[in-house]
Amino acid sequence: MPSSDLMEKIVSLCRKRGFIFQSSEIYGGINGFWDYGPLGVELKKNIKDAWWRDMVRNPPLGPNGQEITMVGLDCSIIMNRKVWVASGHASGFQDPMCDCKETKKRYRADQLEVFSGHPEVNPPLMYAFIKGDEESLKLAIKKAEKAARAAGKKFTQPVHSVSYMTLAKNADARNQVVGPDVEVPGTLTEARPFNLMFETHAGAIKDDDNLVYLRPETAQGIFANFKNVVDSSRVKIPFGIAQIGKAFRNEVNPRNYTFRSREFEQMEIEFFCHPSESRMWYEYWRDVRKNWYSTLGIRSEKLKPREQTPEELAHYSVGTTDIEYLFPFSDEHQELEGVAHRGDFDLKAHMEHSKQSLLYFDEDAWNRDAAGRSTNSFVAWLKGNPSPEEVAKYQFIPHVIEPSAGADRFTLAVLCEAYTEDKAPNADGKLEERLVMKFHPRLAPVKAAIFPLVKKDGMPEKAYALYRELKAHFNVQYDDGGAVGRRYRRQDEIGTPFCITIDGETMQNDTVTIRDRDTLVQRRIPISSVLHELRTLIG
RNA sequence: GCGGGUGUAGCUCAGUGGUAGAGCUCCACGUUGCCAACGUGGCCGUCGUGGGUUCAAAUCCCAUCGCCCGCUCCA
Repeated sequence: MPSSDLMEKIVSLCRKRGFIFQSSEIYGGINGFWDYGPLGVELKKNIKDAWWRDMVRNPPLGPNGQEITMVGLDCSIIMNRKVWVASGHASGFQDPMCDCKETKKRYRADQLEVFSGHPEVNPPLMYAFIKGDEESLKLAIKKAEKAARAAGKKFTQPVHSVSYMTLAKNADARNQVVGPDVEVPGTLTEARPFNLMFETHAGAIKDDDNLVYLRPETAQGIFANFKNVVDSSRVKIPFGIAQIGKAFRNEVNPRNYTFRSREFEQMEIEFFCHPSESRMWYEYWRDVRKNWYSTLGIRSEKLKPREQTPEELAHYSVGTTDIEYLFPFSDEHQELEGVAHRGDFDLKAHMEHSKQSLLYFDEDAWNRDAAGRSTNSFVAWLKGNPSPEEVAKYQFIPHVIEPSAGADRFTLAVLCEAYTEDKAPNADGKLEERLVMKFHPRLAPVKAAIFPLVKKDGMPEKAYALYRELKAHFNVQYDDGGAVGRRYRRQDEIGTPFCITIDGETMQNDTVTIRDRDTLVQRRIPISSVLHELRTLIG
C-alpha cells in the first residue's frame, strides 16, 4: 500500500475511534494544534507512564552495573525571560527573514550575502546570493557579468561579500540589491524578525516590560533548577533530572499530522556527570533510549539511530544521535528523539547570565583522595594553588547528556506501528479483512474487554461483576451489544489485547475464556485468576 | 509564506441552479452458545465558514479557514 494511503487510513481511524481530533474543530480548527480523545489520552498517558517508570523510577543499570540516580521535576511553562536569553533562544528563535516581492520567495536574511557589481556600471548594483549555495553564487556572478558587459566593462569575481543584514535597514541600499532569483534590483523587503517562540504578557498590562515566552523546550527549567535539586535532594553526580511537559514552537509550517505541532509534549532527561565520563554516559543513554523503543514494540527495521555528522552538530555538542522512525508519511526516517552530548554549555550559560555558581563539588572524590593531603578543607587546599586539572577532579561544571523525546511523536509512531490489516475468519469460517491495532499491552488504551457470550441465562450479570472487579485495576470495557464476533472486532480496532468471555461453561464451573488479539487463540482459565493473569500479561 | 488539489451524515461517497440522498456505522427491542449474522424501529447534515449573484445556490462568483501534495522553514 502506498505510504500516503496508509497514513490517511491511520488518521481516519484515529478520528473515528477517538484517538486524535483536530483542535477546536467546530470553529474550523487551528493549524498545528491537536486534541487527544478518550482513547488517545489513555494511550499517551500509558506512554508517559512507561517512560517515567522505566527511566525515572527504575532506570536500567549503568555501564558498570551500578544503580542510576534519577529524580523528577515539573517546571512552569512560563519562566523569567532571562532564561531564554541565557539559553540563546531569545536571539536564536528570532530569525530575521526577508521576502522577495517579485518571486514571493522568503529567505533567512542572515543567510543572504551581497557583493558589489562592477564599480563603473551605472546605476551601481549589488547582487544577493544564499550563503554556502554554489549555484546561487554562480547565478549572481553571471548577472553581474552580464550587467558589466552591457556597459562595456568586464566583471570577473566578487572581491568580497557582506551580509544582507548590514544594509537591510537602508531602503536606498536595498533598492540596489538584485535578489537571488530575480534580474531586477529592489525586490527584497527589509529583514523582519520571525519569532518562533510564542509570546504573552505576565500581568494585565501588555507592555515590553512584562513580555514572557511560552517555553520552546522543557530542558531549560531543569538547568535553571539544577542547584535547587542538588541542594534539596541529596543527589550525587552522576545523576539525572527528568521532566515531562508541554512546549511550544511557532512553527512556520506545521505538517504531517501531529508530527510537527506548535504545541507538543516532551519527555526529557538531563543527565549530569563528570566531564571525563561524559562520553561513556552519552553512549549509555543512546543505547538505553534506542532499546526502550524496541521493548515497546517498535520494529527494529523502522527504528534507526543516526549519529549526526560534524556539520550538523550544534557548536557546543560533542555528539548527538537522533533516534529516527520511518513514518508512513515520509520515505525518510524522522526524528523521535535526540540524544545530545551538550557538554557544559547550558550550565555555563546560566552561570554567566544568572551570576550564580552552578559548580558541583564532588565530596566523594574529595574524601577518597584524603590520604596524603595536609588539609581536609577544600577552600584551604585551593589556597595552595593546585593545578586546574587537580581542582577539576573535585569541583567542576558537570557535563550534560540530554535524551529528549517527543511524547506526541512517539504516540504517533506507536499508532503507525500498531496499524495492521490482516485476515480473520467470519461466522462461516471464511477469511475476511480485519483491522487491528497491535499495541504493546503496556501501551494499549484498553487492557481488556469483558463480554457475556449472549444476553441471557445470567451471563450479563456475571460478566458485569467481573468488569466491576477489574476496572479498579485496569482500563477495561464491558460490552453486551450485538453478536460476540462484532464485539471482538470492535476491540481489535482499538487495540484491546485481551477479551474475556463469560459463556455457558462459566455458569457451570466458573471458568472463562481469554482471547488473544493477535493470534485469536482462546484459553480457558478460572474466573478467580483473571486479575492475576492480566497483570502477568500486561507487565 | 508561495503554488496546486480538496471540503456534502460518525465513515465512504452520489448529487452541475428547482423539496439534501445511499450504503455502512451508531442506538433500542427481539433474536443470537465464540469472531463485523438476522428482523423491526430509530438518531444524525442551515452541504467547512462568511459574503455576493439569482424568484431560487451543495451547485455560479468573491473572501476566509482547515486538510493533502510540492517548495520554503525546522534554533
